[in-house]
Amino acid sequence: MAAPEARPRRRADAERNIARIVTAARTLLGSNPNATTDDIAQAAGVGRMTLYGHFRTRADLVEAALMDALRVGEETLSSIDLSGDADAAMIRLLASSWRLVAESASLLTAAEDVLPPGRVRELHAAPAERMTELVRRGQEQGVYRTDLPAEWLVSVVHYVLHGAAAESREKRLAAPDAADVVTRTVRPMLIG
Amino acid sequence: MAAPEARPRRRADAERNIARIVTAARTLLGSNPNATTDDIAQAAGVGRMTLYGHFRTRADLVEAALMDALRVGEETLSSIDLSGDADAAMIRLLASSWRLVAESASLLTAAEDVLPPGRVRELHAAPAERMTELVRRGQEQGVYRTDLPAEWLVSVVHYVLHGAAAESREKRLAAPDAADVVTRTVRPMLIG
DNA sequence: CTTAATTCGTACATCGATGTACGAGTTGTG
DNA sequence: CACAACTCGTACATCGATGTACGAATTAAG
Repeated sequence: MAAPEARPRRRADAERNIARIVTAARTLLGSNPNATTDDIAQAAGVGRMTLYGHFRTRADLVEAALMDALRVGEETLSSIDLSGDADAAMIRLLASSWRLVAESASLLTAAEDVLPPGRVRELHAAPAERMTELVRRGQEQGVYRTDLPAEWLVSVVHYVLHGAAAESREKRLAAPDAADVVTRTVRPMLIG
Repeated sequence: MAAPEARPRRRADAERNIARIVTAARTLLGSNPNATTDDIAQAAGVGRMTLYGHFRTRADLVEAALMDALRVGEETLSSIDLSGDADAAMIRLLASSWRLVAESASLLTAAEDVLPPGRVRELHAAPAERMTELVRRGQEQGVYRTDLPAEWLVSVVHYVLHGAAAESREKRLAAPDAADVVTRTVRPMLIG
C-alpha cells in the first residue's frame, strides 16, 4: 500500500521520480531517522509537493523506503548459496548481511516510530526466516548449540550486526574489518 | 549542570519535588524516549510549571534523569565483588547489569537525541571502565580471548543486554530467564 | 506569625514538521 | 498537436511540543 502500484497509467517521468524519492528516502533515513520530507525531497532533486503527490503521508514514504531496502536486500541475499555446511554458509551470509544492515541502520528506527506496531517485524519475516532456517540446520548438523532457541540466536546476530554498524559510524570500528570482526564475534556464540 | 545544586537555600518540598520529577523522568523515559514534559510532570504528580521551575529545558531534565539512573547503577554495581576469577566475577556483574539496562533501555535513546554528541558516552565512562577492566583481567588470566580488543567485547555485551531488554519488552523472552540467557549467550563470545 | 519560597493554573508566543489548496507552467503520450 | 499527466512554487492551515509571562494561592522556615 506504500507505493501506488495499481493505477491506470503513469508517465515515465513520474515513475522515475518515485524511484528517486524512494532511493533518497532509503539513503537519508538510513543514516538519520529524523530526516524530514523536505530533506528527502531535496536529496531526490524534487519539489516537496511532488513528493506529496506520490506519498500522501510520511508513513507511506517510510514504509516504501523500508520495503525497497528489503527488496534490495532480498536480491543480494537470495543469490547466496546456503547449501552444504551450515557454518560455512553462515559466514557467507554474514559477510553480505553486514553491508545491508549498516546501510539501513536507522531506517528501522524511523519505521518503528511511524508504522503500526509489529509491521516492521512483519516485513522482515522473509529475511529473518532465511537466517533462522540456517541456524536450525546448523543445530541439526550438531555444529550449533541447541541449549538456546534458534530465534534468540538469530536475534543476537542482528543485535551484534547493528552494534557493529553503530561502532563503525562512530569510527570506533574500522569499516573494512567490520564484517570479519562480526563473524569472529558471532561464531563462538552460535557454537556455544 | 542538570540539577541546580549550588543554590543559596531551597525548601524541603522543592527538594522532594525535584526528586519525584527526576524519578518519574527516569521511569517514563526508560520505557518511552518520546515522553513529553507534560507526561513526566503528571507522573510526578506535579504541575508542568513546577517542573519548568526546576529544569529550564527538556535537555536539562533528560540529563538529570540519565545522571540519576547512572548514580543508582553505580550504587548497585560498586557493591559487587569483582576480585578473583574474572569469569565468575563477570557472571555476577551481568546478573546485576541486566536489570539496570532493562530499566533504562530507551532513556539512552532520549539522551542521544537531545544531549550534545558524545555526552552520553562521557557520562558512561565510569561504568564502562569497570567492565572493560574486568574483561582485560580476564584476558590477562587467559580466560578471555585476546584476538579482539576489550573495548569491542564490552560493546558487544552492551548490545546483547539491550537486545535482551527489547526482546523481553516484546514478550519474546521471559523476564525471569533473561539474565541467565544473556550470560550463556555472552560467555562464549568472550572466551572465543 | 511573618516572610519569602514555591506551587501551579491559564494564557500565550514560538517553532518545526506535516499536510492542503490553488494554480500556473512543463512535459510525456497517443 | 492536443490533452492529460505531472511538476512544483507560494501560501496557508494545523498540530504537538517547548518554553514564557503573569499572578494568585499555598506552604515551609525562622
